[in-house]
Amino acid sequence: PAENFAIKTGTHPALTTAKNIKNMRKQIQSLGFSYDWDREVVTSDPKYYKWTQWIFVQLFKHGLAYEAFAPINWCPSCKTGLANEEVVNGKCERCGTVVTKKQIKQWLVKITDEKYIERLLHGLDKLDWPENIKHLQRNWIGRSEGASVKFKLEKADEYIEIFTTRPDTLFGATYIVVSPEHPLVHKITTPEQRRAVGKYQIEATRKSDLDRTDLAKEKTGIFTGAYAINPANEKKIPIWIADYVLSTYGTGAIMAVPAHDERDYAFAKKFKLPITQVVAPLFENTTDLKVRMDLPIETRRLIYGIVRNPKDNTYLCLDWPDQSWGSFVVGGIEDTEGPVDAAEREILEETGFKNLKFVSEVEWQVHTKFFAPHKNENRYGIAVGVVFDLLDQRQDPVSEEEKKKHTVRWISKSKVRDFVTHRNAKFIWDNYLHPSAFSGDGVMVNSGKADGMDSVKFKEVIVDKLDALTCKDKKTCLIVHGIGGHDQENWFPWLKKELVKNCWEALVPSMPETDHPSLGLWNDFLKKKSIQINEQSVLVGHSLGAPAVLNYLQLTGTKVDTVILVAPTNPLQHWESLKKDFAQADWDAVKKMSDEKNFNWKKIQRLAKRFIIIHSDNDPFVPVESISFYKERLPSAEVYLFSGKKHFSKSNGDMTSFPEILKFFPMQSAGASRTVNYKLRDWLFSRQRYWGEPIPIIHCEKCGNVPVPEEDLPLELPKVKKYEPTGTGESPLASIDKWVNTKCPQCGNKAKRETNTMPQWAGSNWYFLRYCDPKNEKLLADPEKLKQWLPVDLYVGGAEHAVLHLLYARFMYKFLYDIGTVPKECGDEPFTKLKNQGLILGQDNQKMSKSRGNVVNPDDVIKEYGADAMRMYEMFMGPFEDAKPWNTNGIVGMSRFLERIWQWGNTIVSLLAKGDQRVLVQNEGRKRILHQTIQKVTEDIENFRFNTAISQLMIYFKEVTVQGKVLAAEFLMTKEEFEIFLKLLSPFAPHLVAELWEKLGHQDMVDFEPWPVAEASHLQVSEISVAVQINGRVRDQLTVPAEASEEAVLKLALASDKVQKWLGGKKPKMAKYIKGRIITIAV
RNA sequence: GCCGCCGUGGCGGAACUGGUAUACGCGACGGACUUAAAAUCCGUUGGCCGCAAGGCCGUGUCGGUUCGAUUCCGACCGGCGGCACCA
Repeated sequence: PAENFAIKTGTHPALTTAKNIKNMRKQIQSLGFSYDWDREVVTSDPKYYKWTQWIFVQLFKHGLAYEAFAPINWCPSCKTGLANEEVVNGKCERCGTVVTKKQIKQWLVKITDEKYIERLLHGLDKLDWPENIKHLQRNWIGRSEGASVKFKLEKADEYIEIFTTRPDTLFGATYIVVSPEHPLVHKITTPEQRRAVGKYQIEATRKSDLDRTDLAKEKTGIFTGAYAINPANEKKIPIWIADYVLSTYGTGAIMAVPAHDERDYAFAKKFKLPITQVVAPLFENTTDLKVRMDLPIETRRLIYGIVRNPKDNTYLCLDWPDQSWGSFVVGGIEDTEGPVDAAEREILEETGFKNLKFVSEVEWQVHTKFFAPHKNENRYGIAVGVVFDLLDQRQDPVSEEEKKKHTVRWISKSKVRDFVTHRNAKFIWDNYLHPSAFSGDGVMVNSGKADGMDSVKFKEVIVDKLDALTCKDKKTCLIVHGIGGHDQENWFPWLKKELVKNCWEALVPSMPETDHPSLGLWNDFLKKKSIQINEQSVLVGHSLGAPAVLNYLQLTGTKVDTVILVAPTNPLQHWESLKKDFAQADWDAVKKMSDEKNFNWKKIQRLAKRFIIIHSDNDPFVPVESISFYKERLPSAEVYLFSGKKHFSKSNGDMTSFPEILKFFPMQSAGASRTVNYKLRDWLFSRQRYWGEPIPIIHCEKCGNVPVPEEDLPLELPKVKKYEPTGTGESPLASIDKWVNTKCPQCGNKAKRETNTMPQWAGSNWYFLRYCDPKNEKLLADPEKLKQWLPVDLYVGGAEHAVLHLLYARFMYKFLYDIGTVPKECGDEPFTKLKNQGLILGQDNQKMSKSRGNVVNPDDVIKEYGADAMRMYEMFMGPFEDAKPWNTNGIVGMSRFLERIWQWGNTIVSLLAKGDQRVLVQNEGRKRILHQTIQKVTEDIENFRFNTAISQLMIYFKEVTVQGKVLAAEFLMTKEEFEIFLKLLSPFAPHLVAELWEKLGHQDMVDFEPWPVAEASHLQVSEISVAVQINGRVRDQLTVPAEASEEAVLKLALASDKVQKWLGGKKPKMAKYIKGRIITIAV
């Protein structure tokens, strides 16, 4: 805003900012807030932003700040990029212009980094923050668990990976949709479709987010011409492009399940794509039987209830009872049809129900009275039935009592679909309504072997068992380990899992089953498990498993597809070291198996179509030389030599970070795995504006992006005359050659400075750290000082910061904690307790805004009523955290109250000045109310209940001043009493109290006085007033001794005339005294 | 649409873990002071019936739990806020 204003008026933003700060400081001071101005910081001051830049450099060095060429929200009016958070309803938060998109190279901060995102989420649990704010943040982070599934393309050796939270509906995925920006689009589009697809892509980028996300709009999309294979049922499904799929969420691609997702449903309807239902709603128990009322009359009577009887697993079909139609009419048509007929029965049986029992209409009569349309046409009746007697085939009627339990509930039209009671009744589904998709849980149908399984359960198993459910002609992979078993613990299970996902039958004989890897005894293992190794199979041998695999091939003469030797050991070559390292091995067997004489290499070579040797030049156990041994003997083998420590960092077996190995397995289907996705996007950390902190990065052709050396910070903004946005998307800084051109700090060659600046948030998300040590020139802040102050005990701010500032600040703090800037003692959460002050609305109960003309200027209020009245009235208006409308009339009450205190105080002061030392005779009642007030005000302040604290001060003042006769000559308050009252008042009305305090002759300020303490001895009461309740109604008041026993009090109560009157001579059934509260009597 | 929060006099709002609903303030009405008005001070103020004593009804609606519900439970109605094609 400062920059916008500066551009408009032609003054430098530094000047306007300074002016605004001055003005704001004056306003704050005029309200009497006791801030420590010595610690004031200004985020646009180079002394401050030196450290913002320093933080950025650290983020960069830790790989958390990155440059990306990505579409950004672009405000055509402000000519600047906007963070997602700055876009409200598709419009620019600042100027209200509709936001479009632009491709610009951006700096982003990786707040979605694995290392932080879960901590940002779970860190909330232990914080003392308002629940709604925590909820908002969790929502914003938007964690959702699901599965990522790879769909193989029909014609290319490529996969499209999708994310879904409903893997259980995989069988119902009838097409795939990718976002227009998806990287595979150009690859998969067929020549015939290329033109149309290109056109659609261009249209999509032109569309603003507002257009794209307008839910009312019809779905748009285009077919790519390509197909993918649904790994569940191996069906060929088309791949479409549509902008209802967001490129920024998940993988930018979805499997569309139109039967169970509203968006997919709408899309499928429009483009006439197939809809397959795979989850059937089911009501396990009878109490939930619901009736769908939005079906056409002729359909409605068809079937309206299917209930599973858990006892014998039969299904009960409930036909619509004729009699019921008499009781209500929908759409003016009365039903005249009879019970289930043969045709209907057929439809039902088509749906896959095996054990159907039809319940006659007679048994249903009892329910009919519960069905009725609502007076509101959009609502439908739901019968909560008594089907348990139907399950039991009970004939006797339902008792009155039972009937009473059943009520008619009304639900909105849109919810009706959740209560669809037919199951897989395709006829109804296709021909009538199906107004939208059913997205609930139920029972699997049309899902191969999973049919009949609970969908929630299926969701759990499908990801792991994708193969077992679907894969035909499974390929077998036999993985043979070497000596030592590292591989078994580490990468074999990983490899096995990966293969299983891809429809492989992966076998890893464990040590006890084979005795020893090298013995080839896994022959027995194969026999035992009756596993067939055939031409489709792949054999993998690791280390000493490699010669074992070859031995097996030769002995059995089995032909296989591929043999993969991973870091194969040549035992003959390093016999001695092997013997030393693995003393327990059966060396005779190994020797026999791997004896050179046993191998007929030519024969072996014929048995596998393909030999692959994988090795690392960094394997501590298997020297690279052994590769040449195998390569010499198996000339057709392909050798892949990986280098680098990463593959073998833990042991000779840890290959989990070796995903390349998967390339050598032909995938017949695609895989699935559990994944987590987040709605949260990375933090856009650059703006194309002048007024911000320069991003301390230098672009060097040779070295790439190099941070400005820390000793050169701060990197100050150059003083310029023009700072209007260029409009091209570039920062105004880009046109200042003198500033842009520089030398690379690493190689000294010519280089260019980054010209984007940091956003406002950058500096204001860590200021509380700087408050601890605002003038430190060597460090961001002295760790000792941080230890002393942090974390922030209480953070008061507006709820509008719930997700922006508070999330970013938490991220920055966690980062600084991780790199040690924030000492460990401070913890990794910056704000222990958070309170949101409520917004003060305009008199019209609307947010204050210039355009509405309902703005109340505090300066004016202070001028008229004074700062104390203003402060106190704001506090008195209502609960601290609630929004409430301002009412200028109300402030006069507060003004009067303060006025009276002032008059009263002056009276006391003048009496004291006259030497009048009259002191009121000590009265227990006065003492009590004083101490009650001390107690209540103290407690209320601690709990942010300022409104009731002030109310108590008013009660006290009224009580102890003689009926408001302020100027009465009687001196009714001792100096001591008055001073205690002033102390209690001082946080609320500091100016008034300071003045009176001085008049009372004090040298020091009241602020340094200790806070009054309520003394228990003065709070005790000897007698209390207790109400007497007879049958729950208050009938009398009794004054009883505070410590009286129940017995004594009840005796007193029963002696009262009024009580006797209400008892009317009857004996009480029950009489109790809840001590100090109430006497209750029941007759 | 989804999620979250909230419904108490003419108004802002009190009522602690279920225990005398409407504290405190504003407004309104009546009175005192004043030639008059303002300011100040005193009193009344949930609704209905009643001369009165007193009674009945009352915390969005309906129902439940309880000796007793603004408070707890269920359903509904209304309002506010957040997110919004998040798969």
